[in-house]
Amino acid sequence: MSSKQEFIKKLRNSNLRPTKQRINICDVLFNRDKTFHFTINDLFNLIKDKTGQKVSLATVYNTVHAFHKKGYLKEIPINSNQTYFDTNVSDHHHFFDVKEEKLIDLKNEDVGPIDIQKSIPGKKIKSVEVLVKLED
Amino acid sequence: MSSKQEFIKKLRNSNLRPTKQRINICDVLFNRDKTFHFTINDLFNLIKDKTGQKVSLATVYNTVHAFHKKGYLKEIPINSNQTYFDTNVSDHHHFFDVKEEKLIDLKNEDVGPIDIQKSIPGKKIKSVEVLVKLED
DNA sequence: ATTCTTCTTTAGAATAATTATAAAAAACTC
DNA sequence: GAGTTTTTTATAATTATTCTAAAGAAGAAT
Ligand SMILES: [Mn+2]
Ligand SMILES: [Mn+2]
Ligand SMILES: [Zn+2]
Ligand SMILES: [Zn+2]
Repeated sequence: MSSKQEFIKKLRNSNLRPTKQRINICDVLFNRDKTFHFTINDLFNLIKDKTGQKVSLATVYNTVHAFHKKGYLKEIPINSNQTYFDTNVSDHHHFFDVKEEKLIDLKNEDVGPIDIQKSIPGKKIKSVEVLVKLED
Repeated sequence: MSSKQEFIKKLRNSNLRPTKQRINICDVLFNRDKTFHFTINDLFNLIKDKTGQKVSLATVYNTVHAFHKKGYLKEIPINSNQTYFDTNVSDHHHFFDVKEEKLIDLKNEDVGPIDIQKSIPGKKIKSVEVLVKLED
C-alpha cells in the first residue's frame, strides 16, 4: 500500500478528515527514514518545496497541534524564540548544536539510565529529558 | 557592608552604572537565600511590590539581558511562551512542575553524573542539563 | 446525485512576548 | 559646571502564535 493510503487510514483512525493539506503535511513529516526536528516555519517552507502546493500557515499550525494532541508529534523545549517539534515521540534525549540551531537525537543507550534521587510530595515524574548543548 | 553597597560594587566592576533601577532589580534578584526562577513579567511585578518603585518594562528587559550577558543570570529552556531565568548560574538540573509552571533546582548529587556516550565530530559538549517534568 | 451537516481551510485580524527607537534623564569625567 | 557617555522610558515595531469568521471540502442521510 502506498504511504498516502497509510496516511489516509491513520488520519481517519484519528478522527481527522484526510484532506490534501493534511496528507501533504504527513508526507513531509513522516515519509522519511530519520527523526525530523522542525519549527512551524521550517515545515511551512518545506511543504511548498517538496509538494509544490501551498498550505496556509494557519493550517500548518492547526495540523501540527492536532498531530501533537494525538501524540504523533512531540514538543521540544529549546532556548529559542520558536517552538521545535519532533517526529520521534518516544522519551529520548537530544544534542542541540547551538551554532547550527539543530537538534540531534540521542539514543537512550547513549546516555544511560538517569536516576532521580529527589522527589516532591504529591508529585510524580512525568518525563526525564537530557539536553546536551554542543559548541565548536 | 550593606548589600546595596555590594550591588553597586558589582555593577561598577561590570561596567554597568549603578542606577537606582538596577540596584532595585539586584535587590529583588539577589537578596534572597534560595535560587530564584522567574520570567520577565514576574520580575517586573515583583519590583513594584517589593521596592514600591516602578521600573519600566524596557529597563527590566535591558537589565536582565545585561546581567545574562555578564553571567549573573542563566536562561532556562522550558516549554512555555515565556523565557525563564535563573539566579543559579551553575550547571544544574531542574524539576518542572507542569501544573504550577514552576521550576525547582535539583542538586547534581540528586541526579548523579551523566555519561554521554556519543559524540559529534568537530563539536564538544558545552553543557548537560536534565529537565524532569512533574505531574500530580 | 442532492441536500444537509460537520469539519477544515484560509486570509486576515488580534494577542502577547520581545526588541528597536529616539528623546529626556541620569551618571560619569574633567 | 560643561561636556560626554550611558541609561531610562514611552512608544512603535517586530515576531511567533492564536483567533475569527466566512468559504470550501468531506462525510452522512436521503
Ligand atoms: Mn502544542
Ligand atoms: Mn538573553
Ligand atoms: Zn528528537
Ligand atoms: Zn535553577
